[in-house]
Amino acid sequence: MTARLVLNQFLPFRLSVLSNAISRRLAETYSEQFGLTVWQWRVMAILAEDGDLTATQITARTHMDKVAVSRAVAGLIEDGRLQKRTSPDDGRRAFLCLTEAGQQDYDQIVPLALASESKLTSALTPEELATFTDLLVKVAKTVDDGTDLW
Amino acid sequence: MTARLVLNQFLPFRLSVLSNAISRRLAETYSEQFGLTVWQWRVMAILAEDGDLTATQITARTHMDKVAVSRAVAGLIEDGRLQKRTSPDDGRRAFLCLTEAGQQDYDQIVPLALASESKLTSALTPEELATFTDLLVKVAKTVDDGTDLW
DNA sequence: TCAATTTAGTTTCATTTGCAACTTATTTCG
DNA sequence: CGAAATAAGTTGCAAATGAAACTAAATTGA
Repeated sequence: MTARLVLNQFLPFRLSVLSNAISRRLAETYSEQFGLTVWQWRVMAILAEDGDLTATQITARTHMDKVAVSRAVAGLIEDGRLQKRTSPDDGRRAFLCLTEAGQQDYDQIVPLALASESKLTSALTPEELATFTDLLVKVAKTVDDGTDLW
Repeated sequence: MTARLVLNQFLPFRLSVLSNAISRRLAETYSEQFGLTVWQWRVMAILAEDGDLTATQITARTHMDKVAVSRAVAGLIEDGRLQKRTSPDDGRRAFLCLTEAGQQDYDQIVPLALASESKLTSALTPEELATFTDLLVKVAKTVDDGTDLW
């Protein structure tokens, strides 16, 4: 007997459609109101959490490609939202942090981002949301772990 | 008091990272073993479910951009996996369906895709998986509904 | 010590993507 | 009927992307 696959019930498909719909919507906010790309926003968000990171550290924390980080950082510096300080003991590295202006933009974006997230999960009870997050983490762990096995 | 945002706990970020990791992995399978893109695979999957669809119908069912559908279809026809038949009563439309060869490839891919999905959710019990799917659908509904509100 | 290797980050280039304009066919309605 | 509007699908073009090559700096080890 043949295995059946219904695209619309296939988890990778579902996740992709959902995630893209959400990302597109958020991207509009970042872009229209602040002229930021999603990658620039991620870099800012990480630096707001832990200031003074190198590009490599940002790459690791955001799961972004190093080229994408490089370009996002270049754009943000250009716009005066980021500051770069070459490491005194290693000339290859540079520490990055938000400028005053960058921090101000970030402070404005956070409530919008959180509001979006709330709308997103507005159909879930707090318990459901907690469960959902939990399960999402479990699946993510499986993906991370199995790098070699697939 | 300032609202806090932890990128790594921000749902849109989490979903995006997870979905991209999964898609990248699946794309490797489709590409290496069958020379298919993810979009070509989706078109095939939908046609395997409901044969004889027009490009517009495929667009609706897969949530793909119509240009992406057009290009995926062109590639699949080129490779002999799809057949196109212009509608007798509307010369703009064309009905698409899998060829014999396309169906054979599809039959080979399905078990691989389902196996991937199983690995993905192997950390979840059947009940957890059901719950997860449920909640995912709820969130997806919210996104679909709220098109205008955001 | 200094040549070979490794690392951080950038640039280049080929491919992918998505929007807008276009072509062709159909429908609407004066 | 026939001109204007609409719909299906394709193509062209500019921007986004990612892999690989590259630059510059640091480290390793003979």
